[in-house]
Amino acid sequence: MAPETSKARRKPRADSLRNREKLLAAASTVFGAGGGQASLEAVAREAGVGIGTLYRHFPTREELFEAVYRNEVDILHALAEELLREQVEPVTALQRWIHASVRLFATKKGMIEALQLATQASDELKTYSMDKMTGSIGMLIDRGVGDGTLRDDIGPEDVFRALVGIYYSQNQSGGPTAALRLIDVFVDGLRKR
Amino acid sequence: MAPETSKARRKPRADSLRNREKLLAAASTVFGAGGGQASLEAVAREAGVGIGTLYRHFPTREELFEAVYRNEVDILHALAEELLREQVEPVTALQRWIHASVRLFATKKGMIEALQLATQASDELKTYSMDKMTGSIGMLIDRGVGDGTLRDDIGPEDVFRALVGIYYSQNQSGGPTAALRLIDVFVDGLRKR
DNA sequence: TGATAAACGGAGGGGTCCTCCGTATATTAT
DNA sequence: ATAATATACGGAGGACCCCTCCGTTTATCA
Repeated sequence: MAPETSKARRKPRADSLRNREKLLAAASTVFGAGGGQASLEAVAREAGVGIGTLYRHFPTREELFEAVYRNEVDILHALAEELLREQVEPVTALQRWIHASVRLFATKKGMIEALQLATQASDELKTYSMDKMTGSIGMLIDRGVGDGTLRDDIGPEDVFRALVGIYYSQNQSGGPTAALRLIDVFVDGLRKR
Repeated sequence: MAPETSKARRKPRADSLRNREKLLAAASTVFGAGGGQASLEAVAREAGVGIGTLYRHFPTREELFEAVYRNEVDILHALAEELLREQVEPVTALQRWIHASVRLFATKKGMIEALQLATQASDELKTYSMDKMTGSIGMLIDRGVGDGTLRDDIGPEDVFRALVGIYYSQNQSGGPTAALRLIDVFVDGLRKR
C-alpha cells in the first residue's frame, strides 16, 4: 500500500542515496578549487565512486551544477534553522549566517559563473534559491525584530540584495576578508538604535 | 645589409606566411560555427595543416583568438578603405560597411564571448580594435559630412557605441535580420535633413 | 647549386567524456 | 532466514582532445 504515485515502487537503495551525497560533497570541493570546468572524473575520484555512478546520478554536467548549488542553498537554510533552534542571540545569529554564506559562495566563484553563463540557470532554480535565501534571512531577522534588537523597516529581500552586492564587490577586489568586514558594518547598521 | 633590428635574419618563409593565413581563416569559420571552445585540432584539420604547425604559430588558444579577432578588425578596416577608394556614395558606403560588420561579428558570437570571458582581452587589444573601428567609421562619415549628405554632429565613437548596442540586442532576440533592420533606421537617421 | 636555417607533420603520452554491461547488493516476498 | 530480482555499482573501452617532440622536408641565401 501507499505507492508514491503509481506502480508500487521499491524504496530507493541506501547506497544510492549515500553515493549521491558523496558526489555532491566531492563536486562542491572540486568545483570550488578547480573552477567550474574541472574534470568530472576528478569529482568521481574525490567521491570515491566509479565514473559510471556519477553519470547515473547526474547525466549532465549542468545537472550536477544545479544539484550542488541547490545543496549549498539548502545547507544555508538548515543553518538558519539551527541558529534559531539554539536560541542564539538574534544579531549574532544573523551575523554568523551571513558570514557562512559569504564564505560558502566565495569558494564557489567559478562554479557560480559556470552556472550562470553555461546553463542560464532555469527560472525554477532561480526562484527556488531566491525563496530559500530570503526565507532563511526572514527567519533570522524576524526574531531580532521580535525582541527589539533589529530594526523593523528592512525586509529579507533588501538584506539579500545587499549580500549579493557584497559577493560581487568581493570577487573583484580586496578578497574575502574585505567582504566580511563590510558585512559586519552592514549588520551593525541593522541594529535598532 | 639592412638587418631589421640586429643579427641579419632571413626573411620569413613563404609557406609559413601562407599557413598562418590558412589557420586564421580556418579558425574564423570553426570558432564561428562551433563556439569559442571548439577543438584546435579541428582548426588545424580545416586549415589543412598539421597540429604542430598550428601550435608553432599560435602557442596558446588565446593567442589564436586574439589573432583572429585582430584579423577581423583589419578586414573591416580594409573594407572601409576600399569603399572610399571606389567612390561609393557616402550613405550607402556607410550602410554597407555597418552591415558587413554586423554580419561578421554575428557569426562570431561564441568567439567574442570566449575572448572577453576567458582572457579578459588585454587592454592593448581593446584599444587597438577600438581605434581601428572608429578609424574606419571616421573615414566613412567624413566623406558624407564633406559632401553634405550626413549630419556633422555625430562622431565615430557615437556610431560605434550604437553598433555595439545593436550587436548585443541582436544576440538576445530577433536574430540578425532584426539587427540589420535597426541599422537601416539608424543610418537613415544619420542623413542630413 | 649546394648548405642549412626554418618550418612542417603527425605520432605518442596523458587526459577527459560518456556508454555499456557484467557483477554485486539492497529490498521485498516467501 | 532465504531466495528472487530490481537496482545500483564500477570501470574498461572507444572517441576525442591537448600539447610536445623530433625526424623529414623545403625555402632562402651564398
